[in-house]
Amino acid sequence: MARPKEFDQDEALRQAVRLFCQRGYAATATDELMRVMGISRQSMYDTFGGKRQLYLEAFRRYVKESVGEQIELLEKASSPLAGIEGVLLALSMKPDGEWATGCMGVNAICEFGVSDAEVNGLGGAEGSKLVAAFEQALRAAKAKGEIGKSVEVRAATDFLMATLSGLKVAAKAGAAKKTLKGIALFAMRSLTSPE
Amino acid sequence: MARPKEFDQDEALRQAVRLFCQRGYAATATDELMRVMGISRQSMYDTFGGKRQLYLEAFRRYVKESVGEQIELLEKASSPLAGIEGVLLALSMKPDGEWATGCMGVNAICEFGVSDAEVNGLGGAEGSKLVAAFEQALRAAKAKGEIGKSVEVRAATDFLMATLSGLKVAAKAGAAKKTLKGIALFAMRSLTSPE
DNA sequence: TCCATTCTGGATAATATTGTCCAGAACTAA
DNA sequence: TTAGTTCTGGACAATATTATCCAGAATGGA
Repeated sequence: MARPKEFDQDEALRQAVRLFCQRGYAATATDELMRVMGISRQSMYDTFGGKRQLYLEAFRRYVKESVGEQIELLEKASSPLAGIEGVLLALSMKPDGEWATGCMGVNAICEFGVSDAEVNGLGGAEGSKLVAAFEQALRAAKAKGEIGKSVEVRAATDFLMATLSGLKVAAKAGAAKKTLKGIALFAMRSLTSPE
Repeated sequence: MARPKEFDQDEALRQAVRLFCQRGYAATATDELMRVMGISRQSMYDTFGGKRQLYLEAFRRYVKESVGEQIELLEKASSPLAGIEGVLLALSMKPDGEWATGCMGVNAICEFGVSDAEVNGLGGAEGSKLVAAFEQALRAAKAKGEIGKSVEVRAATDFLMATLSGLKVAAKAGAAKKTLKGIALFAMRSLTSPE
């Protein structure tokens, strides 16, 4: 056998994610990536293949982890509605500025729109899992009577996804956790409205 | 006197805005800017001073025009609540794909966060005008009984701003106008909820 | 007409960015 | 010990990007 990889690839990727969240793809230089990842140029190219491949890998990891966490919040909650509220409130639970680093998913949409098939594929695949989980939670909440019969599951899901994006943009714009909490709770009124 | 500027500076700036909306700042090359603006390199540097200055000028123009349009929608509406609804629905009125080019404001937040003082200043100044207009509309709607007394104006405003961001991200992600309309109407439920 | 200025188009410089390559040290298992 | 691999660090090449400069044509007023 041979010398094993010395650096923590997982941790390196995490740092790359952090930087991409802050700056997006185009504005992030390879040099800075190497610096925050704590590895040499050689290792970077050997391990990941290049800036774009590193980005795709980081993005894959980010969306998977992010969606996973949110689905877990939905499933572990005491009720479907509480789960939905938990997901929206999650952003406001972290200390101020935690989410000011930005969301790689929102960044990807803003930078690439629908034009980059590869990026779109990665985001879309995981994104639709979250959509499905929201839909399920909404149906369950409806069946339980937590939300009114008048709530259209499809529209409500689109709304919740948009609210998440809005929260993330607000956070990156510097909103305090108190503000984020207010937005999240206000959004919940749409669901619980009896009309 | 001398030869006057031949190209339509206003139209050139509009094209620059369009490209910056699509790609953001970092990913937009000067060459491409010149191409879509239909002017030569010389004219570009003479007139605007460089890529960053052009960006700032385009951004200034974008936010001013954008905020102006939205405030007009608020003021010209038949009622305060109708005005708010009109602003949210405006995104879904344009033909499919119109807003898929993206929003320069959301882009700026995602790319720069709060770290670029100059960009932040431009966006913040106009942004707070929109916030003020929303607050005024909400207070008026409350006074008129269009929305419940329980609606906190501050939280509602934050929510509306976040909803706008969410709509724009959804649009850039490829959402159909029907979907955008659904999100906007769903968001309105938060305001009209009697609770 | 002539001057001041703008235009196009291209050359060129200056810098940044991405990616490749190499040398020598370091490490692990056979 | 040795073979195979990874590491650091820097040099280097290949592009891309931003910005400056120049020549010559075009324009409109003095």
